[in-house]
Amino acid sequence: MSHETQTPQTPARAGPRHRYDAAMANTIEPRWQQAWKDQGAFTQPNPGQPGFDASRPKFYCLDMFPYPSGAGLHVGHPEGYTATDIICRFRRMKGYNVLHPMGWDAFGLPAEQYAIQTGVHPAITTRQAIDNFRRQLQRFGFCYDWSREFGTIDEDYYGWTQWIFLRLYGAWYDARARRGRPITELIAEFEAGKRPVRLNPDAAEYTGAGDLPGGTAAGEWSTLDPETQRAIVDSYRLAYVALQTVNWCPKLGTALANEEVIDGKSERGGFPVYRKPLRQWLFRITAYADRLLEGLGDVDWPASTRAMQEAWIGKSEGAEIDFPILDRQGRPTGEALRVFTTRPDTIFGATYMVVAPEHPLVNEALEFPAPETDVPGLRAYVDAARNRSDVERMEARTKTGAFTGEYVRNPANGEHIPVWTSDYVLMGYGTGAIMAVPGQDQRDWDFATAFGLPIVRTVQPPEGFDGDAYTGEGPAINSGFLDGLGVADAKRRMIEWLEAHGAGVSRVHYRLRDWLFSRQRYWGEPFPIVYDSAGRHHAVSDDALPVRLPELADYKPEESDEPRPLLAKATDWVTTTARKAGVRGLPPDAPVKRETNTMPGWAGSCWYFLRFCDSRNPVRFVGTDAEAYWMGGGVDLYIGGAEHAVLHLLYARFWHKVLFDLGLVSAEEPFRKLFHQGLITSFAYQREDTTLVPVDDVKLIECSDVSKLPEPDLSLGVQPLPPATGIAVIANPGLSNEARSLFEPPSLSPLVIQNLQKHGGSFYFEAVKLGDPLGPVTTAVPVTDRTVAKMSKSLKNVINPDDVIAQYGADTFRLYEMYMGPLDASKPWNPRDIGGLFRFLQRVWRVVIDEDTGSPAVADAPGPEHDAIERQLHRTIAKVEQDIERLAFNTAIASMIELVNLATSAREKSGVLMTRDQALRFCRVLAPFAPHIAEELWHLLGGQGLVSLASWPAHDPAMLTADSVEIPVQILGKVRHRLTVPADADAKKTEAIAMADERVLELIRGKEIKKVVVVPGRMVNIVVGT
RNA sequence: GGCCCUGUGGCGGAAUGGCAGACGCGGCGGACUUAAAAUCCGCUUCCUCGUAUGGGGAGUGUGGGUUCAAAUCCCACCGGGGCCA
Repeated sequence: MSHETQTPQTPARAGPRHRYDAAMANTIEPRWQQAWKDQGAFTQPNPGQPGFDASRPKFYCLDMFPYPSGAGLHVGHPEGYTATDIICRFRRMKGYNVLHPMGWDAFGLPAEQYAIQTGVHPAITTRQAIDNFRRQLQRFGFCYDWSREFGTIDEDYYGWTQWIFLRLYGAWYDARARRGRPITELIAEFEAGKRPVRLNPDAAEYTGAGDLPGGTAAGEWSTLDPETQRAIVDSYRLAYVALQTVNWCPKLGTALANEEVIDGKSERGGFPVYRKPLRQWLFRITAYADRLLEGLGDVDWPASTRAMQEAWIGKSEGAEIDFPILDRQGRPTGEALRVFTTRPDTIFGATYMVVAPEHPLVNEALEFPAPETDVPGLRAYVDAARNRSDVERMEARTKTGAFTGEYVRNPANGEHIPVWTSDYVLMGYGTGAIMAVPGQDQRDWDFATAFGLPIVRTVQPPEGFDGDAYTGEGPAINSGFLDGLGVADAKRRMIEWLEAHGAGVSRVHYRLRDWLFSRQRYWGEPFPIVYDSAGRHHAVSDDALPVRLPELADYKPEESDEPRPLLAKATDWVTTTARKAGVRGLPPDAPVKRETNTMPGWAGSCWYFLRFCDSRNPVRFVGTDAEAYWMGGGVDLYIGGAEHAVLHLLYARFWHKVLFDLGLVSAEEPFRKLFHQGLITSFAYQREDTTLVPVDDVKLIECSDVSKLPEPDLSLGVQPLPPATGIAVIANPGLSNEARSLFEPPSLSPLVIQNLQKHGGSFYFEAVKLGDPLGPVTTAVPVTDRTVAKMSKSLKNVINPDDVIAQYGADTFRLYEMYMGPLDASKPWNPRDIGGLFRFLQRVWRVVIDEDTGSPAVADAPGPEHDAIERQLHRTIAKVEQDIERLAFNTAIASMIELVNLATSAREKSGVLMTRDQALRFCRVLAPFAPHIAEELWHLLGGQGLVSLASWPAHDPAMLTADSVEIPVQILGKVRHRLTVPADADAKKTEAIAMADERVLELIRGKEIKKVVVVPGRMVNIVVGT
């Protein structure tokens, strides 16, 4: 698709000598890129550096950190990058100090996989990919300050990544103060007796007694043995080690994220995956759940992204309630079934309990069955449930389940209620058990109905409610002391009651889990951590950073049932001493082993925007002045894809908040304004069954006028295409609009269409290809719908930016992507439309340059004949400015097209040339969008210096309106007439003009005028009686 | 199933309460040309009256509503997309 369908094909050297064509674009563009580089045009000094102008406002504009894949840029990259480039260029012209950096997120699994495939070390392939990305980006003429470039794989950078990890390792979250603090302050508080000495009660990795080496009982800090002290401190750290069940894939030799596991098999390769406990590093991000939630109120982000983060954090407030388990005689056993509910107010309607099939209580019922337990039935049910995925279990329409034979006591009303098991309750959510309240929960209602369980309403539904479960607001009923209270009051009252009776506690539940930070692969940042001979972890001291990634000849993961991180192969590196590793607090010769997990791909992208502020700083991760200046109030604009809406943005915010709490950065939220560019899709074709067809299998046929084509040579024979691949599309004036829409795409070669027939939504015809004696003759081809799909290798509809630039130049490419539609909308790539933008630039050129001589063809002295252009120029300047501010580049470009069209037709019709001054001002407006041609024209027209560094042209608001305007006159809201009125006419005057108009009088003759609505300068609406 | 976004000519889209369809693509016609390409000029939502520098009607997924006025705001439904379950 990328190589043959573009129209029009631009001849390298056709037409006048000095015409703007692909060859010229590809000549002048690299030239100006070199000029910008030579002059350091976009190098932005920091505060305190020579050339820094403190009087200017700052603008920090960030692109999402690209992962340099071997495949190079795809067309989605330059979409966001062109947008930020335009804004940065515009802001620079408006007098801002602009920080617009670029770098590489270069650690990660794909590079490693690629290395394994090719046998080339990832360090080499990654550097090659970076070089290719840089070359491609520079070819677009983006105004990055390349002096700030770095990659996450640079030792200088990942040393600081490790340094930040150690800050998290050395910090804890003070829930009372609601902020992170150094761990030394926690120890000091323990020592001073200012804080009860105990394990962190909010630590997810501890489940109860037995977690402490010396038992749970703590006492005075000084009386505790060092191991107990250590365990207590570790339970508070924001970075901690815990045994975590992971998805272990022996064949791939790594743990997989949940998203990478489908139906118990690896997404890549389809290898079996096992749940296996593994010692892992985690971040205590859950401690920051509330802060991360609150921070969303302070940022200018898309509502959908804020909503997704909120949903991901998933805060729900409610109660944890214990339902005492009863023995065979109905007496409490002393044990309880614990549930979490967001609706404690409905507890009087809890008529049964449901536990997940994996719940321990089910096993207990199977081992020690109660009289009512149907052991074979229960066992069969549990076995069946195990083989269903969570999604299947949640989606099931008909509720299934089995009675366990057990009973518990409802603490609110003392009633004995049965415990059922059903797969609509998941072990992974909450406690794996629920109190079922069919009156107020539809799923519980469905289950109760299916199994004949009692239903009690505890919230009064409104009059006329005829649904099943009622989840809305209303007074409590059948609820003892809660009766009459609204939902919120009843919740509060019930929690008070539960707490007073020791039956439950108020509880906030988060969906967010602590962040698993270990990977078993090679290509990532090593942890700055070692283990002593007793297996205790120790931090590498700051001055021993970076901990370098060891060279590894064999970085293939080994197939193993036992997780073994790749770095374990680097035995010389792993086994070392405290001195060599730079660890204090151990004897220098103490043998230590390095941590062999590596950090995940997220690590480097959590703080790169900070390093950009001061990327060459040798002594600090970012200089304080530079950070305070550029990050003041957060990044001013961050543009990137919505696929990072949750994880990257959440992780980066978390790190940033910790750094903020520790006083290391100045802004609490890193990204003040966020914007997502839309996906660029591609047209595709689908068969009748809506499956997609690779574009190479699609014959694009255009046949605008069958009669103009010679008769086909049918002696070539008629060969059917295989129906599975054959698709044909034609454009034929004889077709209905409906058919035409199917036949929209452009042509590859002319064909004669015969015997067009329609059968049930599909078109069938014979197509005969002309001019190619060997060419196939297609026939009886099913025509399908055109649709829109993601670009993908398998559909062969991927566009390579290099090809497009070669054919049209970077300026056209930039304009096309910005002109496709709103930046945040997903839109299809249509090669045919590119030519429109290319022709626009040709007209721009032609309107100020004589194509034969290459010299400017402009007027030197303005005259009255220039007024119309002048007026339109002011309008365009104002419109472009306004549209850039709202990221509406498509309409900004439309306005420039209008100006150029006006200037073109003025020249054609009356020989009026733009003045040099007008042309120079237009160059400045064009410069952010198509910077190369703007520089070239600016230069040819005699502009001083670089147009990229010129100031933005001023516009006169008085020039934006004409002297008179034509406005519609509506009668009862329907446009019936048009009037020309002075532009400054007020409502009264406009009404007077309207009511005096002959045609208006005629229209309202004999009718009663009830009201006249006038919007000055816009319209008049006369409301008449009928 | 829940939540969010979205639906406008042959196509991409513009208009965020005030002239629906800016601008581009495609198409049609014209000028230039031996001819074509390129360029330039004009037309291009649909229906209708029938040649006027015009008039009428319909129209922004469907059906209701609010308003002097709705593509735009509200309700319900239908289709497409995303996120969650």
